[in-house]
Amino acid sequence: MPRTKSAPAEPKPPAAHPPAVKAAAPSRVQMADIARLAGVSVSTVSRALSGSTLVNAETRGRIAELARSLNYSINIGAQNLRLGHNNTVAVIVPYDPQTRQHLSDPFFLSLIGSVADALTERGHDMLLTRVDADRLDQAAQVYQTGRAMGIVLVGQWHHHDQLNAMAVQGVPFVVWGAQLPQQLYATVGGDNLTGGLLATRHLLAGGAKRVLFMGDPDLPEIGQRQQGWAQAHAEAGLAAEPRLCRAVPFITEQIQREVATLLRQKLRFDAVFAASDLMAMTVISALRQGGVRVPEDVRVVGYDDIALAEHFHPPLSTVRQPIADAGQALVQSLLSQLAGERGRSTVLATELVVRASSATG
Amino acid sequence: MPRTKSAPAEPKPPAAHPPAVKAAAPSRVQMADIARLAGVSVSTVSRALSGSTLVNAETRGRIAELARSLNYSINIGAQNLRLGHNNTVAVIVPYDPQTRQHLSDPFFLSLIGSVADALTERGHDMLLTRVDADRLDQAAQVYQTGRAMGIVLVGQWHHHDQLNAMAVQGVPFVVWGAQLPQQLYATVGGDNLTGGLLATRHLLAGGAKRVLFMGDPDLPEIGQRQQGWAQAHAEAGLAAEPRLCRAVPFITEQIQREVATLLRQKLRFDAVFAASDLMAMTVISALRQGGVRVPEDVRVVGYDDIALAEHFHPPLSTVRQPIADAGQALVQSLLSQLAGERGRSTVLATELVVRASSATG
DNA sequence: TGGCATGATGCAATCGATGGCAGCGTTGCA
DNA sequence: TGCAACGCTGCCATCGATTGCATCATGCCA
Repeated sequence: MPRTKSAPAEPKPPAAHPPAVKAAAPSRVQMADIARLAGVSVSTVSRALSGSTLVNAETRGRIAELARSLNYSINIGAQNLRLGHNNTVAVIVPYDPQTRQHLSDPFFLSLIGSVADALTERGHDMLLTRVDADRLDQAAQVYQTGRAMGIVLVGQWHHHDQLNAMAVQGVPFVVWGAQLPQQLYATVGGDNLTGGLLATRHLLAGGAKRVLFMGDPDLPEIGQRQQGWAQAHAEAGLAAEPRLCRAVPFITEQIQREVATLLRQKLRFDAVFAASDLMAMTVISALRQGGVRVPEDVRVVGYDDIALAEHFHPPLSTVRQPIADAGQALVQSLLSQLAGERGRSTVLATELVVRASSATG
Repeated sequence: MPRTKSAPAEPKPPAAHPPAVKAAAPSRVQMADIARLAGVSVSTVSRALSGSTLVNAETRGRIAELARSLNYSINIGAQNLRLGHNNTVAVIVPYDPQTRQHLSDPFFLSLIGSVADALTERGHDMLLTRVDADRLDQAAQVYQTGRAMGIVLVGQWHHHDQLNAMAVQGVPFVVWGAQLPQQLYATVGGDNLTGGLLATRHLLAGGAKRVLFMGDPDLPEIGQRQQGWAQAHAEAGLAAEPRLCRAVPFITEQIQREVATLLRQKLRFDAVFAASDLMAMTVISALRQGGVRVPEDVRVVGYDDIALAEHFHPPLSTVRQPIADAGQALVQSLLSQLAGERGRSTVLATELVVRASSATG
């Protein structure tokens, strides 16, 4: 059999430089196959599948039909390479190498879900990655390797300066969190100051005299909530006693230990403002173990309004963060950066939700 | 200036067919740039960066240094294309178009986290995608477009036959869920029958006479838990009254309504086995609203042992699913399929965790 | 009947990286 | 002096798609 290009049945002559590893068994169908079967060139197939009017309508239909029947779909990798595009967004969550624990707070998991929805809506893919909180520079890698067109950072990141460095490098990214001075990157976050203010005002208005703040103020978001706590005291003409501000990280055991310590030390308090619902729930559970009733003895307000807050016992008062909006805002901010605009930071309104855990008398 | 190849400073002549869209401003550094700066060919750079001993050690070092200083990283897309590889795994979660709600159960979110950990450990990337539960065939797309090397399906999927069809097409994937007869694909899941058995035995052993089962047995996993429930009754010489089996979907409002209905109808029961912790918590909350005490009047056992179960009030008895193992097993199963082995299904052991919500007297 | 616009298609360069083979200079041995 | 061996590099084809331009057949008009 003479070696003619037009003989469709003829197996390809061995490539000059065959790859060392063989491809998966029934090697994937590709444009060339369709072209051969349709008796046209690859160019025509490409144009036909992209709906170009340069291709005769009849031919276009035939090719489309053939592609469908072969269950063909174009190789996105090759397409991206050629087009220089990429519609994948990386969502990166921190992993704390100290505690070896990754993100588990339902709030952040919901936030990720919300980002996923916003991305899907716009036809983007989402690459979910975990990196050591200390090796934040690794995050930029997913951009530099061309794996993603941009990055959404979710979670608690201490490293303000590393983020600034990334921004200087020109990596397109948005961070969920608090807005800070001297910040070269865009953030989207709740209005933490107002949130803290609302929660504390509510507790003070209900007659609380000694409101405990629990949370790690080193984290920018938590710090702002604590400022709200302090400011509410100032408004009421009270001094926010520093001992009432308890810096506890989001680790179950430490929270339990902290509550136990508080009870043992007999530091008096009649209300708690916890920096997250998860923390509030753990605190309530620990208080209950210590024989303290909520809300009769101590009133509690959490933060986030996760789904379970409503079904907790007692149903948890909390500051709601607008999760659905959060995903939209993050994605919006990132996309506008990619469109060449200067990334804008957004502060989302927060709202106090009063339930039984902070009921008075 | 004559156009010589060796003049490194000379700007590239305009490409014959310049792309319509300009690349982002400071066009990314690539191998060719490094090659130019190092005064070697692209091949050498490629080999040097991959650590090939074919390249002189000194040259290799120089190139590596240059690459580092330029903050260069290989374009993964191009590399994948050339190598025919791909180390991305897609994790797909169902999106229920009826209720327009996506996955929000903390158990599944943790499961995704667990899969993420297992993948990261092995150096794989994770693409998180949401697809309509009805358009499951879309899932295969991420494989056919070459976006991912394989798929992990997480969540409740009714469509056994669609999954079989995907398996026939040769798409490599694993499903979290129950093992079914006539199944052509691999599954990884908890031992739901035993789980249901343990929970119900525990309740019966504690003196319960009428154990309600709550959950939608149409879902294979839940169906097996319900069988465990029935079997435990049989063991104890009791009949599992059909009216005590309540088919409720995982939707907060419906669960609340169901409990309200039960209380109104005065259908007597002294224990509840709920098909998930989330459902158990909602049920407890609804019972409490109806004036029923847990565990004094009704004892409750959930399923999953999510993080909050321990801190709920009362602390929730539950059947623990081994989440960390789950991620490992799913990834392991997928990778062995990709290595050419027949995908093996795994059933993970479940364990009863007794807490206060099912305490007797 | 010649000339030209028009529509449909193919050719070949290109995206960024990889790797087989050939080529180069040097050295060692006969 | 001749030639093979060796170490290092560069050339070029290749992965699967896209697209500007050339080409070719047709039809229409003068």
